Amino acid sequence: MFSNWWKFGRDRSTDVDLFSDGSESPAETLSQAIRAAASQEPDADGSLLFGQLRGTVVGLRYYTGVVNRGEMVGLVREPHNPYDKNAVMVTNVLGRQVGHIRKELAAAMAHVMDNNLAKVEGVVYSGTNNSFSMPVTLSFLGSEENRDAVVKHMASRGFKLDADGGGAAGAKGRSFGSPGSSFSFKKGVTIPLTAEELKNAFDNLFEGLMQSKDGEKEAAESVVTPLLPHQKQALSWMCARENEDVLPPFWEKRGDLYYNSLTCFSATEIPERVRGGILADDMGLGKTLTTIALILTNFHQGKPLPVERCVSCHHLTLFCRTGKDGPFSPTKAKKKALEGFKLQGSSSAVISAGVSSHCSAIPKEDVIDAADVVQVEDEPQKSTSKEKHKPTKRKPSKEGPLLLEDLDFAAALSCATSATTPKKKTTEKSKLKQSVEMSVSESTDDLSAKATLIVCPLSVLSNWLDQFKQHLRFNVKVNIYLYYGSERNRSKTFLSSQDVVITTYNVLSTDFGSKSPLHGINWLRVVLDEGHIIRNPNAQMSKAVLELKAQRRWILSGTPIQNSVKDLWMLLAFLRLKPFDVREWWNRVIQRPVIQGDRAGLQNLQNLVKCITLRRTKNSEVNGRRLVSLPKKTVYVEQVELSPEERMEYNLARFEGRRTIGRYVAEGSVLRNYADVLAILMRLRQYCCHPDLIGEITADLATADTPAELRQRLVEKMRLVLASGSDEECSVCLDSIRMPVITHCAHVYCRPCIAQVISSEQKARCPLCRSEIKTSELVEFPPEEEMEDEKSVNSDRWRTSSKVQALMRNLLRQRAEDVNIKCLVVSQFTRFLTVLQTPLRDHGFSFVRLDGTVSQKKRTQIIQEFQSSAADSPKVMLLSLKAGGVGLNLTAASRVFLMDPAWNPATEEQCIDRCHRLGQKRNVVVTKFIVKDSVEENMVKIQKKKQDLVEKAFGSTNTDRKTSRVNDIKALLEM
DNA sequence: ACCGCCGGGTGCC
DNA sequence: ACCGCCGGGTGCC
Repeated sequence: MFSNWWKFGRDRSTDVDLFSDGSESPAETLSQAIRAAASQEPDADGSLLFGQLRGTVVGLRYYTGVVNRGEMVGLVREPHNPYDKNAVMVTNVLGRQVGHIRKELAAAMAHVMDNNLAKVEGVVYSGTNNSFSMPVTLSFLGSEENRDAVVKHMASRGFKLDADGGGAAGAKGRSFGSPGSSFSFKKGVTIPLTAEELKNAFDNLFEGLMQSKDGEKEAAESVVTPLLPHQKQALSWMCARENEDVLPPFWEKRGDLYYNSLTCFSATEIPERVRGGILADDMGLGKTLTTIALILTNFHQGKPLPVERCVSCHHLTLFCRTGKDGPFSPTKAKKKALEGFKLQGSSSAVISAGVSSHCSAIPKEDVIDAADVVQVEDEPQKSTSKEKHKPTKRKPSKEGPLLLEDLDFAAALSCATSATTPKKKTTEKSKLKQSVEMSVSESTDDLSAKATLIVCPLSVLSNWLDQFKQHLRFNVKVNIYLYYGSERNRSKTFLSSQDVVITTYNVLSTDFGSKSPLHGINWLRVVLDEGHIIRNPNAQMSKAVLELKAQRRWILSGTPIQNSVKDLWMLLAFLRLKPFDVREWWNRVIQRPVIQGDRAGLQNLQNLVKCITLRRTKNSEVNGRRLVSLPKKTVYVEQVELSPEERMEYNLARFEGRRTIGRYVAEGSVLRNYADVLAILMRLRQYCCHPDLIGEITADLATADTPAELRQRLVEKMRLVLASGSDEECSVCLDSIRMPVITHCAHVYCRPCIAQVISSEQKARCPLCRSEIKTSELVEFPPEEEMEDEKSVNSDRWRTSSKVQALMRNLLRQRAEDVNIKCLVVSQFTRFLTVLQTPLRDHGFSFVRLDGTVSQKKRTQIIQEFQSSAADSPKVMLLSLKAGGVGLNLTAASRVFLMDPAWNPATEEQCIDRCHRLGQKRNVVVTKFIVKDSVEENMVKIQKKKQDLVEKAFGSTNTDRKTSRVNDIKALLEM
């Protein structure tokens, strides 16, 4: 990385064609190079401060980067500096070079930095009284094992690392979160956040970010779908973010200067605006429509996108020319896109040939593409500094200080004006190029940019086309090009003349490796759909996305962060939110403080996010009204009577269970034998559904000889409980278990929950039974994919049950009433789903099945099949309660049968919400089957109690929970 | 004068 | 840099 940018900067003067060299990362500017370099560095989490020392930044007068009192500076190794391979460059927050670390110190630091023994951070606490050098306080941070080596090495070169923050007198009294934060690891400044608080804060980070509550904007006339109030608000907000001169977060105007309150950076020039942001509305609130409206409504300076109208054309015109074919219909385009790629290999030649001939006809230097223009803001500050510094005659006067802003630009200019350029170019051409660059650089609004690029996952590509078609007025002609498939038109001229270009993350990153036309275009706007996809900054996809050139950038995402601050960096980097697009500053100012539990850091993060994000959930309200109204939902509970035989069997099992559990209660060992208790309860619950659900869990614990054997059997029981699909609860988070693991003592928890328990204590104990637990002894579930399959239920000797009959009665009645109604049949027990297949087949129901064992690929296929409105599409879906995440969209169904109660009422709710959500056109009817006089009835009572508890905002302690658990169990068996 | 002293040029890495 | 260093100019006072 370092070598790349340096090489770029220096070699540009002799090699103009660098852009065409695919092997080089086309770093555009110095700040990009730094960003790239910084993002390669490992995360600085948990770094220890080894010590600090005072160094000197020299050579200030050669660079225009300014640093103010208290400001942080960047330190970048320059291994290819021709004067000193140990050179360490100093930059300011904006990535402008400030100077170098004095060579003696740089020599010592180089070893530490190159071997990654420590991260070195610099803060300039005091100003300087001259314009040649200034003091800098360097902090060395790293992991404990490197401390000694670093301290010794520095000492051997005569640099003593001062543990007390050598010379950082100016830092005293600084609040955490300001530049002093680097040194505030010393603790005691504030009470750090607990892990739980932190988690909550994250979960809520994106909540309630309703901005501009009053502003509403109507979409341009070409959008035919009327926007809902919240969509008009979003449009208003998005237009404002694109058009208005709002300072980025933490920047404020102080007199004539712009000041960043987090980094203490101030500048005379206005910081680059972030034109865009994150639209993080819940799924279904119409992010796509709002974005389409934005594209149509806000072209340049708030004017709508100029569109052609035709009297006759009756559908959206898509210029999806992929070689031989002319324009074709959206459906065809979609089909093509989706089949795409492999099939059409041969005809791609047509396109590429066309493009290359076009290119070869014109010498490269002559093609002045907007994309090749390097944007440089020209500001008065530079000219003043120029006068002050009295440029020496060594510098060609034409270049001026402007050059020094940006090595790349400098190189480009010096190349253009140099008489000794190896490449033969006439001065005319050079001047032309130069003048174009200059003229563009003067205006902030580049009018040459026209097209919006939408990058999305393949799965929603067709949705975009559909939505454009659906929401645009019929006679409006918008040029949309689907950049996908092997025949895609790679001509930059063609692409940049479109109104909209849609592509996928995959295509973008595939192209990125070689000459990518998408990266050579100056886009008006880039929209990342499902933007959370790019949260891993090391992924090729993410890199490809970061290098796109655009004036406005948007991220659409229903789930902007999954669970960590780290995920956010990528989003901010894409938005080019200065200075956090450089990983180093992000780490220093936000990530590290937040991870270490610093409240100010979290506050900063929250502010940051608030400024650039709009998020509403489907529960959000506008003027006291829901954003979108859903069809009605009615929940019925249908009591099921067991047949006399079933009742007999059930009572027998219940009697046995009560005896066993009664013994545990008497011994006070309920929690120690929890797995057995759960197994007993589960057996009863299974009886309520169907007798054949009961597996071979009869291993008698009483016959276990050794404690080890007992433990083994308990663990085994727990495995079976989980394998049956039962939705168990984690006693740490009190929620349904995610990523279950079984402890040595046969209790089950979410892996992250128990991991936290273990890491937070020296000698970790099981929250339920206080046995000692170790990470190494946790049993993963499922250890191997051995979920039940159809074989285990013998269909030859299939028998019915009261609950099966109850369901079938309902289904048949439903079919008689309206054949088109689709049903979800939900059970926790996958084996029950298998049992249900037989009567469904017998009665001629076409159905699909979705459970946890279905692969992701198959899953989409099944859902598509079910969601289809075709006459022969399946009418019933057998769904395991835990299958699929919250995102699952099953709006084709409007009838839900919950076959068995879950411990956690929220899980049931979630399941119902899969069809009772946006897009649901019918009223939703839910039926819960509950067996009368059974453990199920008692479960419902406990569910209610739990709901109350949640509503009262749980103030229960762990012991409360445990006793209530024992009480629950007693209540379940009416003991 | 193979020195000292003066003062201009110069100065990161 | 209101420094240090270099190297040319200069040379009693």
